[in-house]
Amino acid sequence: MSGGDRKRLEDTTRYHPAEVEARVFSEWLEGGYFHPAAEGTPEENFSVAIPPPNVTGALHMGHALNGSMQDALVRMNRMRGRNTLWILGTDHAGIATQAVVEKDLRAEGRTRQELGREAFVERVWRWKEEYGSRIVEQYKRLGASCDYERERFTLDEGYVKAVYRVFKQLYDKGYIYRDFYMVNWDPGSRSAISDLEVENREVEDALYSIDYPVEGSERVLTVATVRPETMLADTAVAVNPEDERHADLVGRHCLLPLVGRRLPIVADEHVDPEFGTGALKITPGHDPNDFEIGRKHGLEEIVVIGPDGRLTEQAGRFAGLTAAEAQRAVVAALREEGRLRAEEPYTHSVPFSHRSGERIEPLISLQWFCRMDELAQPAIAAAQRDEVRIVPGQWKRVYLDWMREIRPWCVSRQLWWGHRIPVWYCDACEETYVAEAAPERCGACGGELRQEEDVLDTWFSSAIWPFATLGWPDQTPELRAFYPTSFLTTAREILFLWVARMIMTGIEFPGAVPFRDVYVHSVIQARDGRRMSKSLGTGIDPLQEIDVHGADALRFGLLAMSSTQDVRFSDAKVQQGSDLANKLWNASRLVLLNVAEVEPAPRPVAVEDRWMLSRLERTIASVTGKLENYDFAHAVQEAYAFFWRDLCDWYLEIVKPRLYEREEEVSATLLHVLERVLALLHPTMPFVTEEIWSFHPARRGHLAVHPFPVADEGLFDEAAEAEVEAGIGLTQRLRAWRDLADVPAGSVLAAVLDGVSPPDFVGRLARFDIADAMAGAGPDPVASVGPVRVLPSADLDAEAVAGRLEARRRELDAEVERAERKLANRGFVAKAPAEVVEEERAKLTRYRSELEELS
RNA sequence: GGGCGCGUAGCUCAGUGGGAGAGCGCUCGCUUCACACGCGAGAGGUCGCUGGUUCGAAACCAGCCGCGCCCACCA
Repeated sequence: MSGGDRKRLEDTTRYHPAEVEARVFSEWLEGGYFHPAAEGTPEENFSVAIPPPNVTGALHMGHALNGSMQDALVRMNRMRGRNTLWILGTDHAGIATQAVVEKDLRAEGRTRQELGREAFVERVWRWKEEYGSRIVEQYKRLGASCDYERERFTLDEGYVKAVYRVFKQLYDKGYIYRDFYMVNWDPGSRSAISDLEVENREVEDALYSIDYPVEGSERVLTVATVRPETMLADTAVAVNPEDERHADLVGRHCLLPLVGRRLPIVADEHVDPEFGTGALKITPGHDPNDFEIGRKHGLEEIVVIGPDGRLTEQAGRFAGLTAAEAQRAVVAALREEGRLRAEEPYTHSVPFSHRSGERIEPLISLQWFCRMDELAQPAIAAAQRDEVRIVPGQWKRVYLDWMREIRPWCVSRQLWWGHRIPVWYCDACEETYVAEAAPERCGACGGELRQEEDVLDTWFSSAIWPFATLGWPDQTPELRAFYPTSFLTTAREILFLWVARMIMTGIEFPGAVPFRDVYVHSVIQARDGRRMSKSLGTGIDPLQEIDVHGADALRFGLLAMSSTQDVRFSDAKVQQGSDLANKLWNASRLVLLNVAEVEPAPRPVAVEDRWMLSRLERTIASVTGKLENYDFAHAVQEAYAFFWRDLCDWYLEIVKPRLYEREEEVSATLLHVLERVLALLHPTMPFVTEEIWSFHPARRGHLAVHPFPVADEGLFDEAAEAEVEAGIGLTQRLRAWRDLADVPAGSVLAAVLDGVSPPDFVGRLARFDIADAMAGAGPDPVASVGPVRVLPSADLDAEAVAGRLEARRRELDAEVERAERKLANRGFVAKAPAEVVEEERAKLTRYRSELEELS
């Protein structure tokens, strides 16, 4: 260690992450450790594709948690010497990004329509160039060891090529088709969205009952609806075929109030005879159920609500009104005509757009769809055969249930920002061309071609992320070396939206599942248990946490609080991480500033050395196993407990005298232990461990590429563990005894030993001067703690000692009674495993003998 | 309507058949030469309720109460 380094270590009594992290990160980048050569096979390599954040996004707690988990495994495998690639990139996020830029435009008093498509898209690109790298920089703050030199974007030239190839192939297979169909229309983004982007919310509406007169009769059929304005698009009335009340009406017609259209009365079992009067108005153009019924009965499909959420020309005198205005107007008109029979409050669930938050307007429109059944089959089989392992296991069933019920996917979006659908139409002869590149002219008539206006759903391009980022469809070295990837971590909310689709496309295109494991992690909620969300104002900014506590602290905290169930964000866990970083720093100072100049090596001379080495190796085995099984919370908490309790509280305190004497054996052992602890913790706390490592005399290169420790079972030592644990137990009992007997903290009490001698450290750490029992002479002990007989002294308050003895006696009485009762139970003795009974007997013996000592 | 999960110390959470745990908070004592973001010692819980299985239940089973999430086309 240089003089400067020594001075810095001596002077810096607290770890300051802010002074370390940026410097250390740039060293890693300069080292090129995160940029592997495209060599080797996927089996021997390790690769992960990051869930691509939106280019519009800022790092939120979900990214931070997800990133901490991925980085832990990525770093561990890199340290194991595997060629490791963590693919980084961003998602163009069609709706979100377009919305952001449109908002900017509006602030300037302009619209995208005024600008025109080309100029608008140009403008979004400029926005992306300026702000799109923000989230990438934020991942660096977290310490994420992604390959920043291979950053990808879903609208990269190469990526677009992959998207078009996929579209074309699915079209050629007949999976992709265009159809007039019922879609979820989002008036907010003025686009169709998929079923998965819709969320249902409970809403209080009014339920209106409306009389529809039966043609050529005095009778009326009363229908109930929460959306009276859609009656303008009614094309039938349905009753249940079993419903005798209306049986004679089937085949006749109703007259639609306000409009006058003749509506056939049809029979359909979908109608619940128990609900209302048992008659259902059928609006195939604006209700998903009615759409199904309409197609079944060949009913006319009328659309009265347009893409802007306003009534169309089809709505006659109501044209131009918004849906809400139209509802009031229709209700008023019905009331005037005496057709409104009832209006009552009604709570039901209503679809809302997950993108814009607006209420979904179901309507029929011309869209592109992808049939999913065929793609789903092999993806179901892959999960069933555990070729893709979904952990925790309960999510496998959720995945399978959804896949088995999978429905066609509406892939077209009425946006400008995205992959423009690679379809060209000839207006002259109505030919359609699907191609990866624009055809020159119509092959049939030579006419001009016009490209489809719509773009693809953002998730269509994310669905091919793991292989499109590696250069597919070209057989690139990257694809050969790193596909399939090793695992995926994800929040469950995108299990269907993203994960399932990647599995389907992975099998269909490169021909292999895209990752071996899918780890579905928990959700970190706000401190009060609500969702963290920008709109609720409940979000906690990970960057601010990093500013205050450091990236290591946040990473530790997130991993420690994560588990299989959702948890509230815990400031205490982040603080625990911060405390741990500081403790690592200080414990390392103690070692590094005091050791002799020796090579690190396990050189045990005392039982506590063997104990420490045994505990270290066991911890390495256990923590490693937990990381490999995605049990991050227990992994980091176990590492914490080992380091803090075993290493700092006990081992360092025990060996301090030897360390201060510069004993070579303990110096070598301590350097060895420190090296392994730093390496073990590096995947979860990379900055502080790398920084400390820079002071370690054995350092040859960065810790980021230092070998990850492999547990040496040869150092496991049960006997040493038992002996030292007993010594620790005795030390604690002696300290407790002192405390409760009101002994001054600093005083050293005299004692003699009677029985098996404990490890040497006990007397020093408990502040007892323990001599071997001398035959005969000497004062009578005032108390016994295990084999230690406490001798009288000026620092001992007789009354306090007596009180302490009495308290201990009561404790032992209770224990003896409990054990006796248990052993008196014949069922226990007969049926419990022998070792359990034996253990109980041993305890009883111990308690009785201690009680005897006290009396 | 179906499915999944949760209810353990003041708070946030571990713990899946053999004597209730962690971190934070709280109390008491320590400027002990790595760290006061520290050290030592404590207090604090009839493990949501009721039954059952078992020699033994926080854990397994059933029912109930409370809470959360996902899926679902009943107006």
